[in-house]
Amino acid sequence: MPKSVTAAQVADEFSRTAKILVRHFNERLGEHGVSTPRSRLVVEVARSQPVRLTELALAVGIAQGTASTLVDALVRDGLLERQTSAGDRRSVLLRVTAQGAALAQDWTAGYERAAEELFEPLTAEQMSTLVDILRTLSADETPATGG
Amino acid sequence: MPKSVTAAQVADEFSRTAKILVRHFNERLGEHGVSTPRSRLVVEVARSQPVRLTELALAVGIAQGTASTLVDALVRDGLLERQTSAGDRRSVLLRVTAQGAALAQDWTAGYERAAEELFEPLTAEQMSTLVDILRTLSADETPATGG
DNA sequence: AGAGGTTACATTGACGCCAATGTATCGACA
DNA sequence: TGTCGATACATTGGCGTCAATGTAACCTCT
Repeated sequence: MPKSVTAAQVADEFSRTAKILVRHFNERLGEHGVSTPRSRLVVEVARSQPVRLTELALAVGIAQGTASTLVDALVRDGLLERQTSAGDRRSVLLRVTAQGAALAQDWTAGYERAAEELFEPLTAEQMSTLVDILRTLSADETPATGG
Repeated sequence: MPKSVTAAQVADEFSRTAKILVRHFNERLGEHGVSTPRSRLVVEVARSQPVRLTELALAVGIAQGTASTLVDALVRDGLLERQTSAGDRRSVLLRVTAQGAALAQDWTAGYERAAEELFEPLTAEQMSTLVDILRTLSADETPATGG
C-alpha cells in the first residue's frame, strides 16, 4: 500500500532535495575549477554543436536570457564560439573552441563521477523510474528529442 | 525491462526539471504577491514555531547564511519575529507575527494549488515513489523527522 | 575561574537565475 | 517595396543562493 502523499509534500521534498544535490554537485565540480552551470553548458555544446542559443537554453532548462549571459562569459573565457547563422542572421550558432573541447572532456568525467556518487544510493530501477517521472513532469518543455 | 540510464542522465534530467518547476511555481505564487522562497519560509515557521534558524534552513534545504538573510527581510517586513532563546543565547527562535500567520494561510493555499497543478500528471503511486526516492537521495541531510 | 575548541547566527562578495524589455532580422502581404 | 507581426538574441535590475568568514555564546577541562 503506497503511503499517500500530498502534492505539497512532494513539492517540498523535491525542492529541498534539489537544493541539496545542487550544493553537492557544485562542491564536486569545484575541484575541477568550474561551476555546475558553466560546465553543463560547455559539455552540452560539445555534445550537440553547432547549437542555437535558445535550443541550448531549452536543453539545460534555463531561460534564454540566462543562457545568453552565461554564454557571453564562456565566449570571453575562450571556451565557446559564437557564429551568426548564415541562413538566419538572428540566430547564433555555438561551438566549443579547442580549449573548450579539452575542458569539456575533463568536466564530463567529473560530472559523471559526481552524478554516480550522488545517485549511488538508488538502484538502477529507481534511477530509471526517476527519469520517467521527471520527463513526465517536464513534458511541456522538452527539447527536440521529445518523441 | 527498465531502460538503463546513466547517473549523468539522471542528473541532467533532474536539474532541468527542477529549474522548470521552480519557474512555474514562482509564476503561480507571484499571483499571491510573494516569491516561492519567502512563502516557503513563512509557511514553515507557521507550521513548526518556535523554530531555530538552523533547523529552518535544514527543513527547507537552504544554507544557514541564506536563511539568515531571508529571515532578516521577512522580519523587516513584519511577517516573522526573532527572539533570542532564553536557554541558549546564541540561538534565535522564530515565530510568525499575526500578519505573517494570515499571509501564511493564504500562501499555503496557493502553494498547495500550485503543487497540485504541477504534479497533476503523476499518479498517486508515482508521487509516493518520487518522495521515497527523494528522501533516499537526501538521507544525509534530513531534519529531525528523519525516522 | 579561564583557555580553547565548538556551536549558532550574521555578514560579505560573487554568481546563477529570472522576468521584462530592447534591438535586429525575418516573413508575409498589400 | 514598405509595413507589421513574429522570432532570436542581448540587456537590465533585482532576488536567491552559496562558501567563506566574522562574532558571540556555550562547554569542558584543568
